[in-house]
Amino acid sequence: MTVGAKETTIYDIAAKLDISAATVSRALKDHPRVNKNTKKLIVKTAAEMGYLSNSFASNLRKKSSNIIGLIVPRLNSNFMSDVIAGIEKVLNNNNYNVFISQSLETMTKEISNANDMLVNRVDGLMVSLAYDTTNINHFEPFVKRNIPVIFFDRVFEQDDYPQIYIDNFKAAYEITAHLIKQGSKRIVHITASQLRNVYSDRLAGYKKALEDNNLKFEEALVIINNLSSEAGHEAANQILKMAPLPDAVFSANDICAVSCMQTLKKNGIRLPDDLLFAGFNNDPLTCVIEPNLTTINYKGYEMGEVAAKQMISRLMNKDEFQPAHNLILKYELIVRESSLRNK
Amino acid sequence: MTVGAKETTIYDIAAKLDISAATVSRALKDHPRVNKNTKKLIVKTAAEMGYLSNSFASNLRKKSSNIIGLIVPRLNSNFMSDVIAGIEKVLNNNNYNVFISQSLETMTKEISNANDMLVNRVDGLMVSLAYDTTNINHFEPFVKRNIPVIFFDRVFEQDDYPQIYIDNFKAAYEITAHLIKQGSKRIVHITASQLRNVYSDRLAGYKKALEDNNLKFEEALVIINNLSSEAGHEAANQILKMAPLPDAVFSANDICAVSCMQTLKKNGIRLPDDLLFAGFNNDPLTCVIEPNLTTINYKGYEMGEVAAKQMISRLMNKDEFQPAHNLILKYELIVRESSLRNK
DNA sequence: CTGTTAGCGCGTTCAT
DNA sequence: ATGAACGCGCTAACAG
Repeated sequence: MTVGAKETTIYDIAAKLDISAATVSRALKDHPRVNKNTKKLIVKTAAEMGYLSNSFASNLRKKSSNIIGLIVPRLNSNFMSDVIAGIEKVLNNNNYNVFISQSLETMTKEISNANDMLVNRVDGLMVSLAYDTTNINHFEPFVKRNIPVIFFDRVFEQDDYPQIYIDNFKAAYEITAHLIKQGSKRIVHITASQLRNVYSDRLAGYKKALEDNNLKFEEALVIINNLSSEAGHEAANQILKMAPLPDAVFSANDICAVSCMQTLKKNGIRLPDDLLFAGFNNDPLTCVIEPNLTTINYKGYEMGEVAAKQMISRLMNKDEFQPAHNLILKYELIVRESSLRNK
Repeated sequence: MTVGAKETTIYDIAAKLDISAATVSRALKDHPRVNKNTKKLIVKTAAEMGYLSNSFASNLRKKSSNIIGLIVPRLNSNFMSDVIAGIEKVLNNNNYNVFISQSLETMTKEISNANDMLVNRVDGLMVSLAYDTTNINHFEPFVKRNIPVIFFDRVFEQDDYPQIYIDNFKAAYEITAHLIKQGSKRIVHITASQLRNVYSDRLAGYKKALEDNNLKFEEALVIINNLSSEAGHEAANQILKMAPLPDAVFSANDICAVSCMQTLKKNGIRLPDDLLFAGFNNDPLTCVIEPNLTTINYKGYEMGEVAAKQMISRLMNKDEFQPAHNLILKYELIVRESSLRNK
């Protein structure tokens, strides 16, 4: 085939073999009621002629695309990349392709992405929400069209959609209880937008652990930012101004925890002697920072697989009623030197 | 609109307003030759009726998708995520959507991804190659169909395709020369598949710097692995067995450098006193490891923008002849404590 | 400025 | 097991 040449179609194949396009179409999609030999011949000829199925025509006719949309806040985290790898594997195995986009943590872009997905007629949509998403009206058009929408990790508290996540409340409770057991009494908590379950649940778990251990919750010990590296440095400066100094920090992600630790160290704070530290996510950074950071590990790859399988299951049984149900995955607390009080 | 209900089409709108579908189509795509008022009415009615353009039909008719395919080795690096953000911005601004997939560093998946892109009829393809890709035959079908293919960062030495990258030879030369200037005479170089320009060019730059400084190149000082974190630990063990010990290490990426440093430190090697260190990419890790890692910084976001603009330019002038030309972007050497000999 | 007509390539009836 | 005919929804070509 040369530049500008016409694509070969099933009609070209049909003409060459002096049969009908319908038979070619059936043979190429492995329809049962077609002669073994003619099928073989058709497939062979198609390959020879460099035939390439036109997905537009096929999709138009079938009214489905075999494409699943994926909207995530950002692509550049170890966690998210694992999730995507897991999603891709499962969907590819089921003959679906993935359309990925990032909201860059803004609702505006998330809405725009969702509309793109709609126009591109995805068969299903998987979403992890941006920081500032206040409502999910932009996903209603999917529901109305019976296109499954599944939330993972950053979900929305609403029964209409299936959701996959971990028990952030319990994980935060455990991590806080651990810090308390190590002797901490004034624990700073750094977190992000309380619109997101992952952060509000962690804050709630932190509060409950304090309460269960007869420690008073202090608003002044909660720092809310965007959990970026820069925010971690600023948080350190805020902490340095606290009088008296707190005796522990629990950050809702590792990146922020690490940069916070760095700035504190630069200012002469000894870790973990002066201050215990804990993060969340088990980012590779946690094993590089000194002291190594205590954190919560949960497997993104598995979350991706589970979410994708859920999607496949819904697509396979579209006619049946699909009650939205939530899947809660496992996590583990990994204790490292940053949260161990030296004797 | 309710579940299962038929989508409204331009014919529905036309019927309701008692005009032709052609006019509706023109109005919705903002065609110039259509009455201001009817246009306004059509747009309003379309919105009211919940009209959604059917991209399959449109694409089928136009023989173009406004989708650009993107194949990268992995999504989970800071660098690649920046590249993607840059690409997305430029392409979205030009009304293109992005179809992302990762090859996971294998040629097999890269080929499979390319075929998916072909079937999904992308208008253009942007690629950064996997480790073990030995040829680029899988991109020829694109060229034959006059679909632009652009390589970035991990490019292929072939004139047919435009390529965007940095001068890896020069960067490696500078970093090696810097280590030599600090007094190093036996420098280990850790790198990956020599099939990829980014690694073969860096090795070549390293060799040239040795030569220009009258240092003998030793095959035994070159470690080839996959530059993963695990590979870094193993490389450290290899280095520990070298007698005498080398006096510097230049790793072709930061991740591998950092884990290598960690294992060396655990084994009692003092950095930078016993061994100088340098990496490549300016990953956030470089500022966390102690001592902070000397590295090469080059901006992924900019590379993404440049590559995407190149793509847009080619798509805009498809009829004209487009000579493949290469764009070489800037980089900078960032010297940190890991490569500074203490006096 | 607007309408008529045709066809993009495929999958799916309903025949035989 | 195969074929004829239609239509998915849209846009481009041609008229007027």
